[in-house]
Parts: sequence; structure tokens; C-alpha cells
Amino acid sequence: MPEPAGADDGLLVRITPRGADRAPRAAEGKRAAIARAATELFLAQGYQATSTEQVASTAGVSKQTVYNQFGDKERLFREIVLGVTATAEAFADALAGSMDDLDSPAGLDAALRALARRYLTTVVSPQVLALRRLVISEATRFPDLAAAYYERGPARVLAALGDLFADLVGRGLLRVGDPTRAASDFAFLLLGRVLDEGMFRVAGPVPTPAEIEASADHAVEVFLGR
Amino acid sequence: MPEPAGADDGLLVRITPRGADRAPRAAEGKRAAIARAATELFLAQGYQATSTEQVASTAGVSKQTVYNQFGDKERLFREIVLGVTATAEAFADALAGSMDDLDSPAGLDAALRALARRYLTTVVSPQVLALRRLVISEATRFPDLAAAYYERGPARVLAALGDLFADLVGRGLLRVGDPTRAASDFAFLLLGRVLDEGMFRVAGPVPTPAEIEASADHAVEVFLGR
DNA sequence: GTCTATAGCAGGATAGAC
DNA sequence: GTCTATCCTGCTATAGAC
Repeated sequence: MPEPAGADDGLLVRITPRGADRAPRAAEGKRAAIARAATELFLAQGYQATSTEQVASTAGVSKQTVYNQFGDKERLFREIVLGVTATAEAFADALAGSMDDLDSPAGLDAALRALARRYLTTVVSPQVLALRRLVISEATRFPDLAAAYYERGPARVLAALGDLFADLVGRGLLRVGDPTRAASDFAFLLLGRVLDEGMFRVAGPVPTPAEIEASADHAVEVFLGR
Repeated sequence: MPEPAGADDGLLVRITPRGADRAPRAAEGKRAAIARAATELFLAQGYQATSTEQVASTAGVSKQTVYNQFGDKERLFREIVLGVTATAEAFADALAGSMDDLDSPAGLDAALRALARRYLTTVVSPQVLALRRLVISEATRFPDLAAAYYERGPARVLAALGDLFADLVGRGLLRVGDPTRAASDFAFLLLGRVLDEGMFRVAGPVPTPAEIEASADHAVEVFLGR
């Protein structure tokens, strides 16, 4: 049976491999459309303020299809939140290998500044801040989900940074006592203020590249001992 | 008319001045009881999960009395949140005057460590973390309230710390370029990690005094340049 | 001013036709 | 598997007796 004419909910249909035997195209497309709609709505409005009916109509399906695909609202929410943390994993991997080609202590300063800019730019994005707010909002109701998010997201990135610092220490490029603690110091010197403000100033202005550069340079300067 | 026997909701009645003509004692007592119950329930469960009926029964009054006293649920919530920030004001004032008797640079290190311990102890308390979580949870629904909380709470304390640092610089006890930025650096070096973890690990273990002391000492050490 | 009772409504979840 | 129609619970807010 062909798609009804006039429907423009087929954006993600191409993800489905051609000619797959199980999981017909239409089903995968609808599941993906529901996930996209739910992600958008949860991030913008929160868990409670988003109704399953709203998710269904935004995705262009009926409410019952949402329940068929995801069971109930809570499972839909969990799948959305943990799905988004996959991007944090990719970011942590990118950080970990970002100084492989550094071979002299002289280049450390510039390399750290570049890393700081990337790190800060990622964290201050409205999407990341909205996700943090969303998870914190439901931390009382779903404590295990909040803990899982923290492990896969912020803690994973911090650990990658700690590994990177330990590697730099081993290669004689950086001198710190405890690389793990140094990573934490560096991260919050860099991110603490914007993360704090970002939680309370909803839809506030995103820092300009110039502001990000200045903040990153300042954090590196303080971290390396003024 | 005397208080009914067996009622133990009169804890805050003494706040009412004796013999006040307007605002009879009973009314003030009930209003305070409602405020206490609402504070407790909002902090523990959040805004949406707390019903006005629950507030009424916890306070020992009827639902209608809650509406008579506070108008509606939203106004009750706003009054609770902004009321709690009064304690932040007191804390900021205490910080500001905490180094008035310091007169030699040699004592700076110890004085900063003491300040750091008090600051950290206050911020990691379950009440403060719960309040942060509560305000962030409703930041999308009540953006102006979240901004007001931030101004009266965290930002006010940061500003007081900046003033203190500026004063220390003026008296030749501390050398930093920009006292405001230095205050921010110091604060997030000290608080960043526990604040971040505290948002996601609900009902997690409160740091012991020994852990707080170690964190405070470390932050001061890094801040003063290792 | 306070209580009991209730209106009015929204949202999660399901039943049954196709 | 999907859609339409519906049930039922729980919540905010109000009306009316005292």
C-alpha cells in the first residue's frame, strides 16, 4: 500500500536499507518520525508538558501508533534521552585523540586553547543546555535515568580528558600531579560559569565566537599557572 | 478564638506581632503552615507532581484556604521560591565581611581555605541542591522566575565574593588582574564538580567534612597558583 | 474565613473496526 | 499495524453552606 499523497513525514525513510525483509519501510519511518518529534518536544517543553497526543500529531501518526511502538510515555522518554547521549560518546572520542600529533611542550598552550574552544562551543549550544535541563527536571522522578545520562555524557567526556592529560604527562608535555583531578579543574574553570548561567537563563543569548575564544584563552592561562 | 486543641501547626505563630489589629494570629499561622508544607513538598517532588490538595492536607487546612491565601498554584510557587532566596542574601552578606580582620598577606591562605569550606558546605547541602533542581525544572515554564532566582541567589553570592576580592586587592593582600573574574574562577574551581554531580545524582551521599576540607584546600592551592 | 462538594478539563492508556 | 472513539483518573479552581 503506497504512502498517502500529501504526507511529508517521509524524511527519514531512506535510513531503512532497501529491500530489508523484516521491518518494512513504513514502520521504520514512523518510529523514526515519532522519535524525532518526541526529541524536539521534550527538549522544548519538558516531559510533563508534552502530551503523547502532541507527539503523535507532530509526527503525523495516531496516538495508538506511539503506544504500539514505544509501550508507554516513560519508555519513549528513556529511549530519547539515552539515544541523544550517543553524540557525547563521539565527542569524547574526538577529544581523546586530538593531541596525538603534539610533540613539543611549546605547542601545548595553543593545542589546549583549541581544545578549550571546541569543548566550550559544544557545551553552550542550546541543544546541550536544553538536554541538561530536561534530565535535571526529571531527576527526581527518574533517578536512574539521570545517573545513566551523567555517566554516558559529562562523566565520559571528563574521563576522556583525564586520559588525555595522563597521556600528555607520560610524554613529558604537561606537568600536573593528578591528571584526573587536573581534568576536572580545567573543565570547570572553563565551563562552570556558562553551565551555571545556562541552566537559569532560558533562551538566553548564545556566546559569540569571540566571547568563546576569550573565555577559552583565559581558562587555559589560569590553568597553566597564569 | 483560641487555637484548637491538639493542633501542632502553630510553630511559626510567634512571628505575628502581639495584638496586631489587622491580620489575626490564626490567619498568619495558617498561611505560614501552608508555606512550610509547600516548600517541603515542592522541594521533594517538584511543581507538577505536587497537588494543591496535598499541600492543603500536609498543612492541615482545606484546599480552599490555600486558594484564599495565595490565589493560585503558580503564585504560591513563586512566593516559595523567592522566599527561600532570602537565606542566600544572608550568606552573601556573611561572605562579604568575613575577612575584615585580615591584615597580613601571610594569613590569606588560611582565610581563603576557611571561606572555601563554608561556601562549599553551604552549596552541597541537600536543600540547596534540591532548590536548584526545582528552579531549573520549571525554568522553561517560568523563565522570569528562574532568572530572578539566579540574580538573588548564585549571582548575588558571586558578586559579594568579587567585592571581597576587590577589597583584598585594594589592601594589598591579594594580587589578581580582574577581581570579578577571579571570583568566578575561584567559585567554579571550588564548586563546579559537586554542583554538576549534585544535579544528576539525586539523594546521593553528602560529602563528609573531610572531603569538603580536601576539596577546599585543593581549590585554594590551584587558585593561588599551585 | 473556612470547610464540603463539585464543576470542568486534560492527559494517559485502551478497545474495537479495518 | 494503524486509526477513531472512548474510558478513567487526577488535577485546578470554584460554588455554596456555615
